[in-house]
Amino acid sequence: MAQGTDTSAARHRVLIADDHPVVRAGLAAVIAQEPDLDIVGEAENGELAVALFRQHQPDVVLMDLRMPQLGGVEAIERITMDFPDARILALTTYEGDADIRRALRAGARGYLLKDMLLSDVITAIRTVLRGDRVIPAAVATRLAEYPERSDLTERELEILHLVGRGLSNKEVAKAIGRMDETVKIHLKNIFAKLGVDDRTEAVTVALARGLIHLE
Amino acid sequence: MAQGTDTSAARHRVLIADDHPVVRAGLAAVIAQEPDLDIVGEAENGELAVALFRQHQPDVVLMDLRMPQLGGVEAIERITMDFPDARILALTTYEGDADIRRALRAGARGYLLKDMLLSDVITAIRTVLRGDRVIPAAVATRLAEYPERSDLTERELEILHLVGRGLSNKEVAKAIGRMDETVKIHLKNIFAKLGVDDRTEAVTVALARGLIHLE
DNA sequence: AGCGCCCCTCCCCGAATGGGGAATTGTCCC
DNA sequence: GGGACAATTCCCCATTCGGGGAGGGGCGCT
Repeated sequence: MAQGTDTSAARHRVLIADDHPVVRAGLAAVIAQEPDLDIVGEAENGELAVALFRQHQPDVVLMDLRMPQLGGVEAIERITMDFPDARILALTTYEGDADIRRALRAGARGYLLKDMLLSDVITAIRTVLRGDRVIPAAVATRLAEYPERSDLTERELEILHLVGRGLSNKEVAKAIGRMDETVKIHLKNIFAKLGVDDRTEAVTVALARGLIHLE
Repeated sequence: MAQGTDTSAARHRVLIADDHPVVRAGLAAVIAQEPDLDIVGEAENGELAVALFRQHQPDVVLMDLRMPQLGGVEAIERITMDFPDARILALTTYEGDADIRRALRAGARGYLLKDMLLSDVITAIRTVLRGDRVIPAAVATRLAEYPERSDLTERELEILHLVGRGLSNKEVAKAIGRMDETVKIHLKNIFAKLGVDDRTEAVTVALARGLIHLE
């Protein structure tokens, strides 16, 4: 129990991080209906999420991954660095397997999709509070679609990004200060990893998987 | 104050269409707080949105554009075809200027972004109820970034989509049953319209502007 | 030390790409 | 009828792209 005449089970403190006010309002409304869950803070970016975590040390965090200032993955990394037992649940729209992997690697205890039912979100929160992990079947399926091995190196991502901006091999080479043969080899390796055989498909596959982003 | 001894102004009936339960909950929570606004229905796809509009004929609709079954733009078209005076407000995340233009062309009275403040969403709803249009400065700015003339034809979109899937000119030609010289000319026209000079950038620019989508 | 991996350089070569110009058909609008 | 434009086919040609092979240096892990 807790303070005073509280007859309910232990109350759990929830922190929400999402840059969309509408989404924060929706999560807040749903969580407020649960007698054992309290919202202790709402963050609209990663920086604020980290600060509010330090301040309140909530029992669970619902973390969006695409946020301005500081991304959700980076926020998770910073939090788990200081609080390895932090229970963080990533909650985003599906935008490729890359984000899921990065979030879980950074220490997230689960990964939810925004098109899930609200009842499933609540269930997931309780599961994480219990100390368990949460990977919905829908998410697990998508992870299984791609071999874990298809990660691109920093250099490869850099080159692929420039290729997506329309640079030729020669222009990419100049941009990164290397010979254009080097760029060609990198692209060949990228094609092999992504299972494609031309630069355009490499870019679209990488975008679909969330390995690179536009802008 | 409610029914019976209603001293408030006329109550307005709102329909929400969004495929994310969390977003619907957020909008519902915010709208429920306004004494003059009532939610008369929630749709999770375009089909349902059209059906619920026919049934309730609400005073205003908040319409997400990316939904399964039937997209928001198509839903707007169907509704305004039968109800030219329907007040529909598109409310989505920004995913290129194409969606905005299509929504407004289909008859939307305004276009809101999901990262807007809740107070601005409420204000926009009231503005549309008054019969006025709502285009936030942030949206107008993005529209102005691109010339209206850069629309692609059906054929061009079809080709660009196939190119994005990694098909060569020859493969595209076979896929659409035309000579590959034809494909080359189409691509040349596409480049000119989009202001790029290679296929990869054409695809990424089209994706960024929402002219084509992955899958 | 050995292995794997990342990163870089250089060679050859056939196929694909992009830019130029010129032309026909059809449609829709004025 | 004229103008604009979408869609189609054809020509030539320089450049780029992608696949092949053959290396070397560095770093981390075992």
